[in-house]
Amino acid sequence: MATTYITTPIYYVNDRPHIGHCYTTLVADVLARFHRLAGDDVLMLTGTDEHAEKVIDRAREAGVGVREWADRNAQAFRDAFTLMGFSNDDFVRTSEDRHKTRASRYIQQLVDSGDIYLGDYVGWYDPGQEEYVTESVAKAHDYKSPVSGKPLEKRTEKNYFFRLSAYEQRLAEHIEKHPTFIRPEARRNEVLGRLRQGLQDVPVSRAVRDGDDADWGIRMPNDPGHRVYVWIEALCNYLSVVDTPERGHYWPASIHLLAKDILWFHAVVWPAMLLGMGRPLPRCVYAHAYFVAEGRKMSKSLGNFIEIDQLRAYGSRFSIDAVRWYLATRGPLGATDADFSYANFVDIYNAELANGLGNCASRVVNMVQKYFEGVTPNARDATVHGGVDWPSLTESHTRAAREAINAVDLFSAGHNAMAIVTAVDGYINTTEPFRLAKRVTGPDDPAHADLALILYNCAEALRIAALLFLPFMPAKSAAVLDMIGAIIPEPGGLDDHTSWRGKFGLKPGTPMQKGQGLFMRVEADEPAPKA
RNA sequence: GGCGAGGUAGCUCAGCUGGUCUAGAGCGCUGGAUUCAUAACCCGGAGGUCGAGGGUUCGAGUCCCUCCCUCGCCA
Repeated sequence: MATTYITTPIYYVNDRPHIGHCYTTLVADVLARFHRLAGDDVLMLTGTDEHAEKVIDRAREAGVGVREWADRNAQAFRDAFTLMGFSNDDFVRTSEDRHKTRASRYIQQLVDSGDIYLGDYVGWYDPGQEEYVTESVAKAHDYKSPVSGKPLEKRTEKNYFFRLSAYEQRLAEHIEKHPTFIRPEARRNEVLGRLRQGLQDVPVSRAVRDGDDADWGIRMPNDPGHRVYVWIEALCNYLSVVDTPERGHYWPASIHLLAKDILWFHAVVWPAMLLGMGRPLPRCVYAHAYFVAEGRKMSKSLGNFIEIDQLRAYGSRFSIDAVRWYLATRGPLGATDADFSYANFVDIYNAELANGLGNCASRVVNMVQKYFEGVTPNARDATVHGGVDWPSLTESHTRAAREAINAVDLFSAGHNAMAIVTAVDGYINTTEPFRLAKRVTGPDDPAHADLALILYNCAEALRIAALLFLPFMPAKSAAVLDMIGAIIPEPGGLDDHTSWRGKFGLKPGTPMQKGQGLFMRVEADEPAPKA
């Protein structure tokens, strides 16, 4: 059995869940669901990153303990992900013991091997923010605080460093040798370009501030005056969660999904740490681009972040599955940003979900209701009919969808499912079952057998399409399967279930139910749902 | 400044190593056909000097050079 381990970043617990978190996790979810269906042993992991000093500060401002603050915010992510219908197998919080104990063991190992050493850190310190800013940021702000505008101080402090420079060669070789290690390709080029400019060691700790919760964060082994930098410790979650006897086989991860802003840590620092620990590297680090909102970059100052409340509002109006479909198939998987716009959402919703899938299911079930008393007709097995070779058509779209999933091409995977729906619509127009029905004189009329065949084929094709839609739209796809009296597959059922009139093909005599419309058409002038 | 990704129909984008591209798809628009269906589905049509200029070539959206614009990365 193939093993598939899919991760998302762990999200900064001070954030409010927004479209960015949801998008990355949705991509992971669609992949995870597809792989489960295909029979892989899947582990999908997401979670929260909790040890930043700002978490302590915000908790203090809110007048609650840091633990309580983190609990509350982590729960907001859990709730958001439940709303989105995500199927993560685990949710890790860096404040959990399972993570802390193993992460500090990894750090210890790197100290022992000499990959982490004590050195002098010289940098630009912002006293107001109590943090260092990078050289480029400092320069861009004329060596003044980007926040307060007050001058930055050049400070030196004792820090532990990770010997990143030692891995320059091996990393470059690995990336060169494995073209799909960093994806998409533009990101790979970016990393290779920066690698050519040479690597410097990176600080991995800083001195603990007075008065901070002693239990918060991870201390440097043998030097508790230093706290491990949160980003370096956070990276360890991917390994710490599976570094157990039961889950050890999941490592190395099949894919780390993330947004482009944290590419460097995932494509360079983390792999170098793994090399230092003698662990295999993840098979793929996939950095997607951003969603922008209505053509404008989302930012705190513009206040135009699409937050979970807004996605919930869209979900209530159009169904969460419609939101999933739109985000998954129009999302910024490539190197360039994608736009989340209401007008575009409505276009896609109407064209693909309402006029496409929803209408097709409706017309098929409706005819079965009218001409066969709502029972799956008993049809002869004709491979090719009405100019369509159904077994090979559905088989080739199934195969193409699988390949697309393996290539992390959600648009193509989804549209191979949609192509089956389009084929059903075309087939109905060519064979005109509604016309045939008027000519049928009785059950012995050959036209009756043709009618049965046509409608059976339509429903059977729809069944296979629904299976391929399942990872994208779990609830709506299940509703389609339910409408036509098909069985919802168990994990591993993909092959058996997608075979044309196979073991799980539609059974003649099974009732079909129209139910309510799947996706009702929206008028273009309807205002956007409000959060 | 260095590096990277782009600029192709109203919109979103495909077009890999140059010749079935006299340039494609989906959406939108428009004409027709049809009525089983969620005014939907099906067929047809209009719409682009492929960012600008120069070059290589028998032939360039596709290669080279210059320039313009957009976006990303710079620990």
